[in-house]
Amino acid sequence: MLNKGAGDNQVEDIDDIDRALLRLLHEDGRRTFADMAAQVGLSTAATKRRVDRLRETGVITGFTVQVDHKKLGWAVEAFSEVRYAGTTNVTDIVETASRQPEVQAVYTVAGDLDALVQVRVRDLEHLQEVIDRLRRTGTITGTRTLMVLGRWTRS
Amino acid sequence: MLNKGAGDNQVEDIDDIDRALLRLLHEDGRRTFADMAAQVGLSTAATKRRVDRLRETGVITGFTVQVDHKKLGWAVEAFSEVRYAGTTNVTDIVETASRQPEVQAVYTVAGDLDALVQVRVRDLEHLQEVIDRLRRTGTITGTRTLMVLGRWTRS
DNA sequence: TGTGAAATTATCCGAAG
DNA sequence: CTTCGGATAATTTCACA
Repeated sequence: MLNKGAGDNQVEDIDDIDRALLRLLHEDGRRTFADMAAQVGLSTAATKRRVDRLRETGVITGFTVQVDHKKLGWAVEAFSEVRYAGTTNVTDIVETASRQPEVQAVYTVAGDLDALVQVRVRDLEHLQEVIDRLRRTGTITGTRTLMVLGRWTRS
Repeated sequence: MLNKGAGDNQVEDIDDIDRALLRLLHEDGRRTFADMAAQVGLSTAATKRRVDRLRETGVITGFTVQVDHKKLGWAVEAFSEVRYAGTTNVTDIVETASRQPEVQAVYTVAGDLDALVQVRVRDLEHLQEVIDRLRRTGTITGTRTLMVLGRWTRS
């Protein structure tokens, strides 16, 4: 469940064209192969083969849609810093937090705190409810919540 | 530059089919309209019209590729909590941090700290360099860095 | 890697509920 | 207003050079 461990070694033979394709797909994940081909100076078929290969080697893990959650009524975003009891292992941390539907991501971190939990909720009342739910999952010994006022994301 | 303010009001007329389409596109952003149509019980044309409308209303902001950065040699991910001098405004915070190429996202937050900066770097030496660079941007008064050991992301 | 052909899909139209 | 069916354009996909 946690994204770590085996199979994550670096892929060696990535060239500038591959990097250009990744950049183009980052800008628009539904770009056509013909469009990308024109920009990198390859044929459509060769471009498709490279993208297929990037998927096979695991460099590309998927494609997704970007959604403005505010427009769906989920206006509040927050990070909750969480400390767990010393006996709690990492798997349990991720499992208990990810079970909450409002939790978008769980980062286990090094240092005095154990995890950074990203949540998205409808309003402040909802945020309070989610934090209470997290704290009641048993092994949590303390939380500090950072409410997001604004965000900037690359590209 | 910072994603906040006007034009972010909730879109009212989103029904269950729209939500299903968003879920399908979240799973696979390159899914065909024919595929989605079959799953939600609409025609291809009707499905395309709904997705077009979700883009026009701003619910869908784009499509992108998901990349395993470890495979590209960017093995280390971290969050840096940043405090700024009292005179610094939000725009400056985001601008100085986002200028660093290693910075993936900047979240301005409420509370005793001002921003949470997400960075991705090649190794620990590189992490040190980025943090030093952030601290030297002038107005920063303090940082605390959380190195990511593992991550879980929804779906 | 490129070319070309075939299968699939996207896109637009008028018509209908 | 949304949907459907069909017709055309564009794209994907694959075998072979």
